Amino acid sequence: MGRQPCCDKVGLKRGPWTIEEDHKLINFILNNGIHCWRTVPKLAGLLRCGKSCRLRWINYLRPDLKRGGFTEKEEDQIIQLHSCLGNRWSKIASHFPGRTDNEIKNHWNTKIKKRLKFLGVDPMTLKPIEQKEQSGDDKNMTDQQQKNTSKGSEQGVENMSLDMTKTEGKMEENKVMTWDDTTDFSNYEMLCSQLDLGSWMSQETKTSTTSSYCSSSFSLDDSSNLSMDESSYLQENSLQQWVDGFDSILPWDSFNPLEKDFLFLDNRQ
DNA sequence: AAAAAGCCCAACCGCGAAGGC
DNA sequence: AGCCTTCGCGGTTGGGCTTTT
Repeated sequence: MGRQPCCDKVGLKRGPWTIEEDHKLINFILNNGIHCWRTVPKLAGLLRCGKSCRLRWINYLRPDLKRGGFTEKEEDQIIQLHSCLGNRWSKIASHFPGRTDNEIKNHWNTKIKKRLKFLGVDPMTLKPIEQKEQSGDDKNMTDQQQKNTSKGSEQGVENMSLDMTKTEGKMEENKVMTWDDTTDFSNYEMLCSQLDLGSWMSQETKTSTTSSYCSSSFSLDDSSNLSMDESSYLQENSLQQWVDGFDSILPWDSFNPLEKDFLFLDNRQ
């Protein structure tokens, strides 16, 4: 016998969430908090499993989510953290308030990984890819990538990780580099300097009290757990406090379609 | 203009960990 | 101690959108 499913899936809805479902879930959580995900869909009147509700809330509906693309600095941080933590996306995400592990994972898989490969750097180790491996990888490259590589085209360059226009700005001012298939990235330090990870690291240690990313004393367990924090807020029924706390940083504009669901908060005051 | 290919990301799946009984 | 339930994580998928041919 295999493991029992997390929920009775008969009659449960799957696939993309509708606005109406989002409204129900938001209303329920803001009114009642989260005590047990399994009971959330029932109590909220949703034909979803608890797992699906949790995912939807964490990855999309949480009011403190930061929307929009990743900044250059964030990308640098992700690369650095990934080199330390590997695919522990939740740990990595804990260093980015407002970002989800899923979002970071997707960004890594769709953008950063490809770009690092393009630069001849192994995304997993941040070390130069052996020529053999590289040629092996080339076999797996898409036609488009091959085209980009072979012609060192404007487009290929544009598509490269960390956006070369950004990266160039970070390079030593007197070094003018051209990015084409002849560029040698076998020097790892060189890449790091291009990414300006060093200066970022020093900045971070100055500005962040929780950052000790890659030092020998780095602890995998020291990250603050956002979801736990949120959950404890909710469990204390400090709804208003929770909302107020986020109020100053919320991208509420992006929540326009859901606006009316939050009106009840004003009415309470 | 239409078809094909590629890209992106929300959502799902399955597993392990944690906690309660 | 062992079983069961729930949660959280990481890997993967599928479909919509965009770009290319």
